[in-house]
Amino acid sequence: MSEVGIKDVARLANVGIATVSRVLNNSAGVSDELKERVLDAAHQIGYTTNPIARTLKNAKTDTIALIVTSLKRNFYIDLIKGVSDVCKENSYSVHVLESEDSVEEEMKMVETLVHQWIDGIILVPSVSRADKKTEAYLKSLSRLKKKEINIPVVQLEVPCLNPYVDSVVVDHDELAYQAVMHLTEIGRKHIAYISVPENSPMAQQRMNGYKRALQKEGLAIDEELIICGRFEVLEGYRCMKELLMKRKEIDAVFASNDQMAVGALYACKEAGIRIPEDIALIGNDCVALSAVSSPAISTISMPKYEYGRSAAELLLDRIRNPKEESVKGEVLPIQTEVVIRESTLKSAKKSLGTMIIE
Amino acid sequence: MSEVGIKDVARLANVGIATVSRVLNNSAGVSDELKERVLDAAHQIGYTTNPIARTLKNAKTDTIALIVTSLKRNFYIDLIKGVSDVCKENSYSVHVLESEDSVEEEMKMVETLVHQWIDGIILVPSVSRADKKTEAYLKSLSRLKKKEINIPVVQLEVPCLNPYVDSVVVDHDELAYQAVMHLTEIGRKHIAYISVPENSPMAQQRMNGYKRALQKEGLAIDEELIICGRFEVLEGYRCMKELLMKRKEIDAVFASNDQMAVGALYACKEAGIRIPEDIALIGNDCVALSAVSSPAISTISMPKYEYGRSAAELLLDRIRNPKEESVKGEVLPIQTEVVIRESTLKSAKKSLGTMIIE
DNA sequence: TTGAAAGCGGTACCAC
DNA sequence: GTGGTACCGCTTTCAA
Repeated sequence: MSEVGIKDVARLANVGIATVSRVLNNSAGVSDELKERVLDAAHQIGYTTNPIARTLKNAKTDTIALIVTSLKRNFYIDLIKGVSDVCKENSYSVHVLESEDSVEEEMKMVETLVHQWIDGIILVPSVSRADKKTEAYLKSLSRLKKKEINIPVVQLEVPCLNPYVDSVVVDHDELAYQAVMHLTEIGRKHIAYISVPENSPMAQQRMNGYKRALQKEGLAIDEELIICGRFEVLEGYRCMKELLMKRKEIDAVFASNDQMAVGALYACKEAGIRIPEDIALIGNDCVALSAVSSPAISTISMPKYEYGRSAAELLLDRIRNPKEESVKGEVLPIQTEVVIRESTLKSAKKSLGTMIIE
Repeated sequence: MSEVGIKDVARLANVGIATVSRVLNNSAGVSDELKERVLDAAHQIGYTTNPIARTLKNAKTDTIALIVTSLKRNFYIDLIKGVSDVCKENSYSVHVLESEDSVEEEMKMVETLVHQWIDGIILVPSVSRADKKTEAYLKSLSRLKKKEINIPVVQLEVPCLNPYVDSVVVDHDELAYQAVMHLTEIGRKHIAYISVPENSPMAQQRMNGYKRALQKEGLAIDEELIICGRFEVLEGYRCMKELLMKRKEIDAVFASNDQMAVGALYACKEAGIRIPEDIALIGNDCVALSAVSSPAISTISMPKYEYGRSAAELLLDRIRNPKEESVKGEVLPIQTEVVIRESTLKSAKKSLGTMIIE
């Protein structure tokens, strides 16, 4: 059970340590005879190279980190799978971490990871407003280093506040626009918006899209129909209740994600409001929850798994072919699409809608 | 940006390297004067010790791994949080990994982790039947080592097939018994069971509980009312459809988890079957999905977050105070509890039930 | 009390 | 082609 090292192999094969290393790393310049002897010996004593020692020497951990805001947000599960699969295919390990929407946590995590000589980071930032410290942190993201080696970062979901960082992003303006336009297309005129909290770039983009759609249709923007909450079922429930208490005319709701939409649906049922007859409802993310509620909830979908894959592929490419610090980051877009289900059916007949479950 | 090492500190503080190390590790036997000089110097050049080098020397990574079967199973999310929190409190990192219900994957993961000198492993095993290789693997679980140091393993959910491994387990027999008894208590007599696949210890225990309850109530056991599927919404949907196609009398269903229960509910709705009037339905896991479906689905709950915490605490304790290999593993039990919602309401009135969402 | 030096297990340069 | 050896950054023994 005691650890076998490269020395043991060298001794057994009766060659120098350097030769063993060459063979094991497929470096050229070793005679076939020695190569075979080394391989035999290594196999015989069950030698495998120690990744820690190798890391210390090479400053390469073959590990990347993926920081998401919360594992509770169903949306991320497929994305994580995409990242994991690409990493598995390329013999990288992945650390999955949750920042719990705290910038402080996120900063701490990044610091620790750099300290641990991580090879690269995929990051769904939880950044909201920019104080001095946050700004410095954002700038640092394009200059993370371990021993002169650059640690690339790929940012997800929201547009990058640091233009030198690569990113794969969703056009949240367009997403919200699509959702609201769908509601107007089925004839709704008083459209409420259950928004995300804080003044984050994502929130701003979505707000733009929401308002842009209303304006396009010549509908008034009523700030009272906009309400904020976190990405959770209960938050959607709370928001919807608050909306209803205002006793304003509402015939449609766009909820920021499916979990919130389900909560909103629940609040409506409690209040005896029919969906979609009285209020049409659309969510976002296209996760199982919205497909199995009744009525099934319309939503916005995007290729979550591929999203993860793209991010991982971009990151691994950067690890292998580092870019200059001063070069602008690449920005890959992810497309979104409206998925129509019962909650926004114009004729409001109780069909079962499309059952899209992932 | 170039890396600062212990040497730099030593040079600046004008002391030996050994002294710096002593100060940084709080070893006794350093004069106050030197201690201060070292601390100052370290602070000045922003030195932090390199965990990789330290690991190479100490064979301690301060990292544990948590292997679950699938992140898609909502049940694990809270459990992961429990593990993460304990680790955070104790300055450990956690690697979360998915085995995707494959023993091969699981074995590979464990091997890699050991190779990477992980300090400990928390494992939800995906073991089903025991061939030679699997058996050897299970035995090895109590003897994982890195350089003579034991790597403790804590197994979750199912009873341990290796008695020398510590575990935190659920009594699945009792869990199934509780579920079925609840269905009999509301007067149901033809109770179907949407079970988990394979001949795993968990499956066996649950089957026992299911049959035990039926026998207790003097109800016949009809193997045709038992059907197997994986822990996914669509699987529950498929299973329920198959059950219905048999055209047997069924007035209640126990589904192995809430995701399957929701799928089953969907299948019933499609078939025009009323829940709970025609068929009562109970799931298991108590995740958000079952609370927001309509009708809300009764389920079995357990303290998932605390479950994770207990496991992590047990593991960290083992890391710090290794037990003898030959000592039987500790077995901590987790309690379960029936959560009654609309899908098993006796009077079948459309109240909203208890909204338990986590 | 303090410091020099020998590893931990590899990699890679340099000389043969 | 091949082998010796310095070094990655830290901990710890041993001698002073």
